[in-house]
Amino acid sequence: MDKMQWTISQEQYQTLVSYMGCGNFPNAKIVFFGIEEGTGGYAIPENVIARAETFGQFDNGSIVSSFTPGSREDGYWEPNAQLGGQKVRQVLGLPPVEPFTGGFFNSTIARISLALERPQPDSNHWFRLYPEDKNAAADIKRRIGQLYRKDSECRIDFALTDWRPLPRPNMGKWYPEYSTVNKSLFNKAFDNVDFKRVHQDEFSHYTNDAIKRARLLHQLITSFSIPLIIGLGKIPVKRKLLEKIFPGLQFESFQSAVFPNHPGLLGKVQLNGQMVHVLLLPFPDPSRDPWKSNNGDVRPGVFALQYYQEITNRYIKPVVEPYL
DNA sequence: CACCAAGTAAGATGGGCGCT
DNA sequence: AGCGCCCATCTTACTTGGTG
Repeated sequence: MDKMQWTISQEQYQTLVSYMGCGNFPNAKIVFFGIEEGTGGYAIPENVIARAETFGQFDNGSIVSSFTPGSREDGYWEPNAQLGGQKVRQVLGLPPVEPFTGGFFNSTIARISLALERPQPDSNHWFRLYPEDKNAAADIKRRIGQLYRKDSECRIDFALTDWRPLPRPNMGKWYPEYSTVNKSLFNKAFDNVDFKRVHQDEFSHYTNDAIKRARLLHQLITSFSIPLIIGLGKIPVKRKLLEKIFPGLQFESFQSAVFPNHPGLLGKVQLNGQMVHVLLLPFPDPSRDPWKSNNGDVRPGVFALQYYQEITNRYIKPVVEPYL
């Protein structure tokens, strides 16, 4: 890579607009719906280049993990998140490595995965902070490396899709690698999901990009009969977006004994004769609201985990139990 | 022990507008 | 023109658990 400042090209940006995420979507029973991807500890250029050039499953050099085989432009995905990570390293010429990504997002999803497959008599077993149980912590970290992929140890496949198409190390920052993208117009296009105003410049028509991603998300859910979608974070935006994508989708608040006033929402919609459930949950970062308030005398991290444990048992397990 | 992060609300800034 | 107000947008502080 050149010493000069690398910036994303229009072509790479457009390809990323069609990138749907990772996991064995055709067999996935839960699609986790994030805000935007991180960069897995690497920099932006190798993440963009890998997504645009090597992500996906190929047969005779032709991409097959795609809505229109042979082409990325109308929706494609990487079937194996761990292979995806290795492809990012490959751009830098680095050898494969044991996978691990930290953070609250993946660890929470790994806990859900283990709680579904390996319920313990000690019912909060998988929902304790790492120092509480070193063995459980090791299992959770190992499970993180098995998420969003085919041929994993998981008995229920999860897949991951994100609303915004540009991977960033930190969601609060804009980066020089994206200086060709108009930050303000991009943000507006992906935040105001009624799509009533047009945001565009010479680099891209950001509103059309967001509309395209909405259409691809609809195609993703309907093509593979996914029974459960779980959004983490940005509840109001995702609610509006999903209501727009799926006419007939009705959201309502639901009960939580752990957190009676929680902002989470549960929605249901009938698609192709199958009931699709949607859970929108507060992002599991204990240093943020709502966990740092409302928690009485329980530590925020413990509080968030207790909530996710309850949601797993009461609302996730009943939907995916037939597939266990 | 220093650093970092898949949010968010409150405070700061600044343009548009009507009034004097 | 100059002032003050409102609203949209941008910037800052905040806090906890995990990592090297």
